[in-house]
Amino acid sequence: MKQHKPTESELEILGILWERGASTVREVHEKLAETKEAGYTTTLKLMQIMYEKGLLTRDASSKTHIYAAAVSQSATQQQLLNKMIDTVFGGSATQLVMQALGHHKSSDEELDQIRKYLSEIEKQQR
Amino acid sequence: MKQHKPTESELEILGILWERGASTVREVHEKLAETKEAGYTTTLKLMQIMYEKGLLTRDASSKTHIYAAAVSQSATQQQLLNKMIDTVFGGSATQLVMQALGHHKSSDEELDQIRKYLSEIEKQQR
DNA sequence: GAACATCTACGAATATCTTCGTAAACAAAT
DNA sequence: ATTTGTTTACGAAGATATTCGTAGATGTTC
Repeated sequence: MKQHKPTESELEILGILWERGASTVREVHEKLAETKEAGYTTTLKLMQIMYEKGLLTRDASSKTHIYAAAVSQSATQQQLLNKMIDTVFGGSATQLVMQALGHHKSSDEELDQIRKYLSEIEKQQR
Repeated sequence: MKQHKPTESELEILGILWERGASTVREVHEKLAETKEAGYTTTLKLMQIMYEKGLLTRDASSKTHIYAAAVSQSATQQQLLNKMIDTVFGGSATQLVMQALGHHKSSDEELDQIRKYLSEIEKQQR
């Protein structure tokens, strides 16, 4: 059972729901409007479609429905990463990692966190 | 001067051109056909559109035109990474890096390579 | 309960992406 | 020079994604 691939707009909405947790259309729309120009019914329609696709769940017990992401953030991340590594990074996860590290300010703490993670991976692979 | 965002199909073609270097439509199509079902004119049309968008250059001096990527692989990688970090990883490049490392087999050499890279970053930030 | 605001449902218009058929240009082979 | 094969150009159909207007339901306020 493979997850329907979210479109660009759908990803934005998923991102908001992952961050905020279950939310109304209004709340999602408000958040969305901070960075994007769009009518309320546009957001509504999108979320309804996502519900039909199985990307969202919803609680319709009260008049104002409450939506939540039906797909996990990490599974979605993995799906997109795989695709990206494959098409844009010539299959090399290492390349992706270095590119990502190179152009984003990372604190020393974060770098340490990554080092620790590297060690664990090495341990497990033995 | 921001680069037009490549679509899914366009990325596949760019990927091939980055790997092979300048190529004819026929060559790209052949490569594409290994993984995908598509008619020749479909590939042709796509590449023509990409040329118009400025994603490809072409040498039309001989009858069989020769296309090349007009956008660099690393710039495109960065563009897509940024977007992805923003929408899917809640803004954290570190999260992306760890997710990428966790689910892809990496050789010890690659892990070392990443460690070396981490040190360099730390040096530079001082 | 009338006026007003907010919500969902629906359908359709618009935009964008993808696919491919057909025709014309050109080159090579017979 | 006719046939055969390969190429580009063009247009249009088909598929998918995005946007929004309108109507009806529900709730809120006066």
